[in-house]
Amino acid sequence: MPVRLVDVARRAGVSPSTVSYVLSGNRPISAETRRRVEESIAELGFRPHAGARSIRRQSTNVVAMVLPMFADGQSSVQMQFVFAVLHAARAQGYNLLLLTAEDGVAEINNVVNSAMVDGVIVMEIQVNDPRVPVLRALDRPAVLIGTPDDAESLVHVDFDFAAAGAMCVQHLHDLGHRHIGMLAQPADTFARQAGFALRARDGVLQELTDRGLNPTWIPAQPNPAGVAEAIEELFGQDPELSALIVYNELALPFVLDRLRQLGRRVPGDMSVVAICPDDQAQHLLPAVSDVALPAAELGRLAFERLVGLISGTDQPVSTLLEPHLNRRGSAGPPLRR
Amino acid sequence: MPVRLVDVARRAGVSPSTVSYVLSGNRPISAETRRRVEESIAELGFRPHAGARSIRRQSTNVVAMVLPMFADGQSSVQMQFVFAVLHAARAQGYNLLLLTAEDGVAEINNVVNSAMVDGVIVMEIQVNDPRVPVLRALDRPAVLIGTPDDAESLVHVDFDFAAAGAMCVQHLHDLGHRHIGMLAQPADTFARQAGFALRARDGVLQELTDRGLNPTWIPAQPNPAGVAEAIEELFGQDPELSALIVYNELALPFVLDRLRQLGRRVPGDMSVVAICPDDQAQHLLPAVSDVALPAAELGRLAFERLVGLISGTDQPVSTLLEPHLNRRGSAGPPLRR
DNA sequence: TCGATACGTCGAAACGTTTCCGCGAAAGGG
DNA sequence: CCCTTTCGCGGAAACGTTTCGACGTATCGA
Repeated sequence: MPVRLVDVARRAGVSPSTVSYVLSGNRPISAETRRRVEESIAELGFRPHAGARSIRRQSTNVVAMVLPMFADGQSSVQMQFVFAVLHAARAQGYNLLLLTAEDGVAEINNVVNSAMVDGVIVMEIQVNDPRVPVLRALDRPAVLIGTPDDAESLVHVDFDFAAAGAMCVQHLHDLGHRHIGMLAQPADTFARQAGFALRARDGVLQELTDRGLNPTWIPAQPNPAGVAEAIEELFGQDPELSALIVYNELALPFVLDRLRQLGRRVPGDMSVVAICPDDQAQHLLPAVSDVALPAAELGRLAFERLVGLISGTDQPVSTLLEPHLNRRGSAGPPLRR
Repeated sequence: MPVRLVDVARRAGVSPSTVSYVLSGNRPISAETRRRVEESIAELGFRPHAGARSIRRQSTNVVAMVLPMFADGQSSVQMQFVFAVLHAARAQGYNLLLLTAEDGVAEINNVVNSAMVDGVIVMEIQVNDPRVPVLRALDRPAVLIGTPDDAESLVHVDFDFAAAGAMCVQHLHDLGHRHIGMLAQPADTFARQAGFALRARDGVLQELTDRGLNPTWIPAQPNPAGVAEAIEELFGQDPELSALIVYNELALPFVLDRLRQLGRRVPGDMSVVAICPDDQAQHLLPAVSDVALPAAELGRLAFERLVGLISGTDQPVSTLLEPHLNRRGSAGPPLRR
């Protein structure tokens, strides 16, 4: 029932190899023959059997993407990575296979050793990530979104979270703030040592310290109660707090909400700067100044690197996207007292 | 370099066919031989070439999932479907291939005609969905999440959105509310005729009408400005509004926020009932009564149906999950005036 | 006019599995 | 003790492609 290459060949009155060469373009074919073959393909609706094809070519035109541990679709940043990679892949005729980190490293080995995929993209790299040695030993290319401990061992792309954190501090400090706190990712994100959470926090704290300010920070659950608690704790640490750096995109709306409830106007009584995808900051009230997290760009870039590796061209081992500040209405000079 | 079945056979001192039979279990194998073969497989780290395998078996153990048009990762409900299917698939040794609806129906045909996947799951079915006829013509099984126009033509699973809407109305009406409005999905969701949005709205409006109440509703963008505008519009339509049905999970926090800004206490001045995933309602302040949207359950069920079809067992054509109300603090009797 | 080149096509082998068929040895029945 | 059945395994063909080598014919230079 499925139409095979030989069926196309028979109908076009040529040999199977000729059809194959028309398909691959690996050999010159006369215009007339090509026309007949292509017509035959169209009329029969022929699609080459991907499995049969993959056994002779060494590729499948499929790449795997490994999702973060505990991915549940709640974190829209994670999803933006997936969609960016997905769209980049589809645009180049690649298909995307989804793997869950829960499957563990075994499954990564599985799909590449069974020749299902041409390469792998792994996101949300942790410090001491057990997947990194596995990826290095793979005989197919891999690209990381995030920075591994040994930064030279695997091709990776990342956002400069430390610089982003520092940039937030700098912006607020320049505005005149001397009491700056950070509301960071949930505690379990730190518990699993996610690189982005650690680096952003350390970037903020380092810059605060460098400028002689108190390093004040707290993780927060992304729900109203968690945010309320975190903000209270921050004020406990520094009652004079006049500015907040929020790197917790899901919590951001609740932060604004909570500040309003506490009677603190933004930016009059409290300045807020976020590290988050731009579209999640700009539609809030007030629109929030942010250091934009270029998730889509990173995903796209990661795939680009991967196809580069697959096609055998050298790729830069490390690519760090520089932060960029979007000034909006949520940050201003502190009130005089 | 990649280790093949013959390598395993040679090392175990058996023929290739024996190795294959050990792998598939399609033939009795003596304990001793099985042991030797399995040992050989383990030591060589052999993984059968998926492509080569797929050409003889008629299956790949991969299923495709077609994402909604305009999926951007913002809608966590969409993502819950994907993750539910993904986890169900992985749990059964299946892999999941992601397709974007933007690719159009051609790509669906592509992956199944090239024998890349054993079946397809399609979510977010629209009225007059162009993918439905394509899926019907496929020579591989398909399962819909959502209800097609011709409800008997394809196996599908869905949530009874109409009943969910009606249940919200009933709950609020029973509490004594006579002025009930609905804040629904964004306008563009209605514009693309997404079945879930239409059915939920119509369920609400029908039930309101049946009970002699005014059918008041408005679509809303899921951001503070959009929600503020929508709520204003609802009050414009019915100044005596005392209860709100929210089917717009992303907007829900902003709704509570906005009501607070307007000085309306929940549930004192305004009762709120949501249709949304339970975990998105229960952590808000106040916790919101909801008709839980069983996204994970639907995804799991859809995959279960698909493997059923793949293995050739008959499946119920239509499965409609019944709504269930979770009473929380956000809905109470209206204030006496 | 003749030999060498280039072009277009074909035949056949290969890719790594699965599975049909068959064969020898062991087990069971009379 | 012989004949039949069962059991365990091997040989080889098949699956649908790709690609290597080769072959005829037209083209070109001399």
